[in-house]
Amino acid sequence: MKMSSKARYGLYVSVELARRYNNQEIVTVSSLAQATGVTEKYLEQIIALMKKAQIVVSSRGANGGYKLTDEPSNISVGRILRAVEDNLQIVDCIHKDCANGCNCVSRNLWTKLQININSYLDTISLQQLLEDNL
Amino acid sequence: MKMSSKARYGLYVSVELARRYNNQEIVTVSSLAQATGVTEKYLEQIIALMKKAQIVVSSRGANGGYKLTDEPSNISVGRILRAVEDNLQIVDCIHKDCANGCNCVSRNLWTKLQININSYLDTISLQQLLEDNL
DNA sequence: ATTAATTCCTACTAATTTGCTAGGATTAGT
DNA sequence: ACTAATCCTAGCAAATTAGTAGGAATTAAT
Repeated sequence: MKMSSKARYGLYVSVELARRYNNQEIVTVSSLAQATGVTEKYLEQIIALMKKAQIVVSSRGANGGYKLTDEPSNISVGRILRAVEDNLQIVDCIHKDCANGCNCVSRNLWTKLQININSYLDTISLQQLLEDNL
Repeated sequence: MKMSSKARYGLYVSVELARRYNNQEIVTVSSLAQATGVTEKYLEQIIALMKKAQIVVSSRGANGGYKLTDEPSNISVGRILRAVEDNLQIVDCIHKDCANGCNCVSRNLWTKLQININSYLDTISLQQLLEDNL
């Protein structure tokens, strides 16, 4: 039960964008790659997931790049992680059918644990993460 | 961030042992395999982890098998999962050195999330899981 | 003693997932 | 036109997971 590198890098990227959020600065993938030490090509894929979840907005072409769609204090860490980490689900059977017909004793446990994790992550904003004020 | 099959099967096994805990019944792997639908050979490996964590005790030879070391109400789900799921750690860098010298902004987040997950799982006993009383 | 039933140990393998590389199409500013 | 950027998607290598397999060790029953 590990967080993927996408989750880790997604947070790096978000923090970096949060730092530069003032004055509508538009940030390129290449500068994010420099700041985080991850390759551009890989970051492109990660930030694409964030765009799909409307956490960032992009502008294409020369002078293009990305910026957050909202203030760092209005974006939760849970939202970011769910965007890049395939919904952050600890077991598939919460939303899909499982071999046991979805009524095994564990199901309820997984569901509650999932709720627990999500609610915790939703209470923490990107701003708080940036200030390390958790 | 998924639970492994070992985590899922480990809980099945535990619930089955909890059901048969009354009167010191000793349960064989083969009957656990029948009850859970998992192969004997794979369950052997999983239950070995539980033995190592002193959740079950074994008796060898003919008429041998396994039983819980304590009442189901005294064994937490967290303890079981940590035994079979390699400490249930969401990121390595909480306990190991990471490339960023262990002081990245996310580190504190992971630590707190980890504590959150463990404390939740530790509040739930095998007895509660069995009764689906979470 | 022999046999049968069981745990215990450990090596191997197949399938899946993850992490990343790569190439090029598309878009927009100068 | 040229350049700097996002966008799209295919592929691949490494790691991990999930499971198979064989047989040694142990013990109860006959």
